[in-house]
Amino acid sequence: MSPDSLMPKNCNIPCIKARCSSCSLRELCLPVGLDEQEVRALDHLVNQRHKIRRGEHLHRAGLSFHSLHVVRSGFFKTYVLQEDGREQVTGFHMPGEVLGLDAISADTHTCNAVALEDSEVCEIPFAKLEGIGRTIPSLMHHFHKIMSREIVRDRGMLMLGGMKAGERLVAFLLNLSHRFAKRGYSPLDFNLRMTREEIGSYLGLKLETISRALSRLQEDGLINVDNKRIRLNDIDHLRRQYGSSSYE
Amino acid sequence: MSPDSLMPKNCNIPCIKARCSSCSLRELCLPVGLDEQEVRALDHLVNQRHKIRRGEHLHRAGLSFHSLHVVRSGFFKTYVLQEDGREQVTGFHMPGEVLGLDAISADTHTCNAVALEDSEVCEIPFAKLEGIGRTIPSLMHHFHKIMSREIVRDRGMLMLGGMKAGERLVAFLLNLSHRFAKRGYSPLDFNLRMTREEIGSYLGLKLETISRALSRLQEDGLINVDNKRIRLNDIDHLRRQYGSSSYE
DNA sequence: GCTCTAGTTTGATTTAAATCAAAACAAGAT
DNA sequence: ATCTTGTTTTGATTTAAATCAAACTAGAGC
Repeated sequence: MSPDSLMPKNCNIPCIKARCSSCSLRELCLPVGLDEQEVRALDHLVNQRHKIRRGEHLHRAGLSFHSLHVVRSGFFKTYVLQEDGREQVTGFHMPGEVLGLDAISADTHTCNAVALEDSEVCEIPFAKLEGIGRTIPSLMHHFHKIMSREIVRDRGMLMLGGMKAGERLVAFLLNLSHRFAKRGYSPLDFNLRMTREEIGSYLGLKLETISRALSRLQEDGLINVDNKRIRLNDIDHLRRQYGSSSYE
Repeated sequence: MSPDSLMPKNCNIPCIKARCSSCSLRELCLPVGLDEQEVRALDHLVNQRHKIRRGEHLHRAGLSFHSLHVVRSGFFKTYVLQEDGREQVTGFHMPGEVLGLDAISADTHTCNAVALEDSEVCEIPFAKLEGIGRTIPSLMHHFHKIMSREIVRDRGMLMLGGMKAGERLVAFLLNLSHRFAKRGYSPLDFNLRMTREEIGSYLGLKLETISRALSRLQEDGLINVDNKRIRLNDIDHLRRQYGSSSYE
C-alpha cells in the first residue's frame, strides 16, 4: 500500500524517545539496537521541521530535489499538470508517509505536492540519509523497503484497471480506512480531506461518477455519506463484494 | 520511464568490460572509477545467469524473495491473479530492466513474472547488493535511482487514467518505442511480444478495443499493423496528437 | 443575518467501451 | 500438406460512464 512511516511495524527497541531531539526520530527508530554514536547520527539526519499551510506547496514539479519529507501531521495531495492544463492527482499522503521518492530518479521533482490542510513535515536531506545509511545497514534496508512499498502501492492502483466505478471507489475507501487504522484513527468513520473531483482524478473517473457511486453505496446501506464524512457500515461486506480492493 | 539497465546513462568509465567475468557487469558499471578491490566485489555480486524459456516463470507471487533479476535478453511480463481468476498484467520488461523491486517491501514476491520469449536473466542476491553498496556509495545511489525510476514509471501509467482508449494505446506504443530506442533497436519498427489481450489487461481495456484502436490508427495512416509487427509512420504526429503519452 | 463561491447531488442525454458473436488468420503439431 | 488451437479482426448490440445542465448545500467573508 503506502510508504507509511519510516517506522518498521515491529519497532521493538524501547524507542529512543527520551533522547529524540529531532522531530521524526520515532519514525526512524529501527528494529535493532542503536549505540550512542548511531543515535547521534540519526539526530543529525532529521533536523528540520516545516509547517505547510493548507493550499501551500511542499514542492513543485521541475524543482531540483534535495530532501525527502515525512508527513508529521496534516494531509497532502500530489499531482501533475498535463500540457492541456488538466490536473492529474497521483496520490494522497497522510502522517508517517514519505514524499519525494519519485524525485530521486532524476534529482528533480516529478510532481507537485500541496497541503490539503495545515500540515507539518520533517525534512530528510537525501544525501545525509545515504551517508548515514552506510554506517547503519538496517536503516538503509528499511529505506529500501519503504521505496519498494511505494512501488507496490502504485502497482495496486494499476490493478484497478479492470474494475468499474463503484469497485474502484470502494477500493479507495478501504485503502484510506486501512491507512487510518494503522495510524490509530477509526477505520470506520473518517473525513475525506479531498474533493470528489480530486478523488475522481486519482481514480480515473469524473466527479459526478464519484458522487453517484457514493450515493449508490449509501442507498445499499453499505456506507453513510455526510458531505466529507464517511462511515463504513459494513466493512466486511465491502471487502467481500469488492474483493482485492484493499490493495495493501 | 522504466527501471532500465543498472547502467547510468553517462557510463563514462572505460567500462571494465575486459575483466567482466560475470554477465551483467556492464549494467552495473558506474559513472565513477572503481579500484581493483571494488571490481572484485562487483564480480561477486552478479554471479549467476539463468535461461528462462518462453512460458516459464522467473518467480511467482507469494514466494520468498532473495534476488533481483536483470533481464539480459528476451522479454517478460509480470502479472497478478485476482481472486476471481482474472489475470491483471502489471508490466512488460525488456533487456536491462530489473525485476523484483516490488518484492523488497515484504521479502515476498507480489507478482508473477513469465518469459514471453526465450530469455536470459542475471541474478543479483539482494543482501549482497546491500552489502557491497555500503562500500561503493555510488553503486547504492545508482540503485536508489533505479528504484525511484520504477516509481515514476508506475506513476506514469496512473496518468493514463483520464485518457481514452486510442490515447492510451498510443502512449503504450510510444513508450515501447522509446525503450527499444534506448536499447539500440528501431523505435519505428518493432514486434509486440504480447497479445492484444495482455496489452488490454495492462491498459485497462478489452482485447477487442485494442484491436479496433490499432485498426483505427492504421486507417489514419499513423501506423502500420501486420499482426504483431508495428511500424510507426508518423511518430511526431503521434506524440503531438496524443500528448504527454511517452511518459518517461 | 446575508451573499458569494466552491463543491456536491441529481437528472437527461450522448458517447465510448464492453459484451456478444462470428469469421478470418497464424503457427504449431501431426 | 491438414488439423488444431489460440489469436485477431470486424460487426451488432448493450451498458457504463462522460457530458451537459440545473438545483442544492456548506462555508467563508461581509
